[in-house]
Amino acid sequence: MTRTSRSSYHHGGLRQAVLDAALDVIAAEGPGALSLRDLARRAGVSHAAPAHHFKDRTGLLTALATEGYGLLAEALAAAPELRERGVRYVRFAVEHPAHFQVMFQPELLRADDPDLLAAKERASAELRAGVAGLTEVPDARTAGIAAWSLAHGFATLLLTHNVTGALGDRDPEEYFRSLTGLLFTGQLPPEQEGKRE
Amino acid sequence: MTRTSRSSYHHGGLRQAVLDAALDVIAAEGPGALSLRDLARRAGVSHAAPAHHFKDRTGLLTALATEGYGLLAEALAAAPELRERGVRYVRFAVEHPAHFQVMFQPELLRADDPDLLAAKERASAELRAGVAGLTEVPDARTAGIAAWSLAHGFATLLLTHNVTGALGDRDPEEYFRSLTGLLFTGQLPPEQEGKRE
DNA sequence: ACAGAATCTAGTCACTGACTAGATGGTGCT
DNA sequence: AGCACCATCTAGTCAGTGACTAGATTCTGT
Repeated sequence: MTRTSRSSYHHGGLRQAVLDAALDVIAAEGPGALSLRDLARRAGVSHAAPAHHFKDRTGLLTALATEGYGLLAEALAAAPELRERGVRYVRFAVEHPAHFQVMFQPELLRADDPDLLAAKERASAELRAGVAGLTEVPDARTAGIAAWSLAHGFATLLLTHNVTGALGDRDPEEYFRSLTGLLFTGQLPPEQEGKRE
Repeated sequence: MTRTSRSSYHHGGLRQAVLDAALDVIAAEGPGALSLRDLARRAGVSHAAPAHHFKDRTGLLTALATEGYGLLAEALAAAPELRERGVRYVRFAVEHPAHFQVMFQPELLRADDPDLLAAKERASAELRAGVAGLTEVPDARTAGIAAWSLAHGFATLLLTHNVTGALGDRDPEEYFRSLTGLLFTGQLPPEQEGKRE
């Protein structure tokens, strides 16, 4: 614990402590079970302390989503090509289920928050970059939506326990790789490299 | 209003009235904004009346999800082949966003509710039936997960306003049809109408 | 007609989010 | 060194909520 056992009036890292505790609660019981008072209790501060960092419940969730988009952008940035980007997307959802959940429930968030928008845009740029080099497909934009839909759908079904049966004991990422093999398959002559936009 | 203006002690159709009101609230503000007391107010009954139909909040949401799976099974049953089943899936999400949302948030539901499980199984069977006739693909099970992921992902991104830009003013269903063209591509004989079993 | 079941009312409890005023202590300015 | 500022935190309050209880009213089958 990095708890600074100082005078104990100022907590020191309350903001991050509350965010981290929130992740645990959400991963275990969903965003609906979030209670600012409970989080305050866990951090050992009074019930109104978190309000200074996140104005209200929505503010807390918006901060979480912002953090999530940042992590996603970071995860995607390192990937070399489209399929690997998809795999990273799925991995992100598996490793950060609470972030993922909150990011895609807009009614929980302050949609016009500037930090949120900026982080979202960074992640979005990474997604677009993934299909930029795609030449085997007529319309890159549509192909991007298809790839995103496939990855997002699989990730969502995974987190909601809707594919555990089909998965067996296989690794989700590996399974997803086999799914990507069914997208854009054998459609155009594979050597068509010429771009025409 | 089908309100039977009888003695006004018994509401008559309280169960369905509460379910319908809940759909409005969820579609507008998400499941988190649901309040049994508010629903009771809307129906003009005391704050504890809904508890007799749905034991608690979770019970209400479970009933909604059950209704949703029933509607989905119904919608899918009529579709002739896989691509059309996907389109119906997306259409279901667009036409019943509240149901769709609740169905895929397991932490809101009583997962072991027998009615829910039965309805889910009926919808699941329809999904499986969609890929049963797929012979152009090596592993029908995996192909089914791919198709489901694509449809589910697109539907989710649609409802969370993440593809409105790419969509422009095109009809979502029509756009989704073009996405399906990228899965298992170029291998479906367009006139394959032959049914088996 | 009547008994029992289903449906609804009314009251209560602990808990929550949002809000307020004020205490505390660190920071930078002079 | 002194001092004013300000972010952080405490403490108290309010209306609204879910869950629970006991009891009233109406419907149903016999």
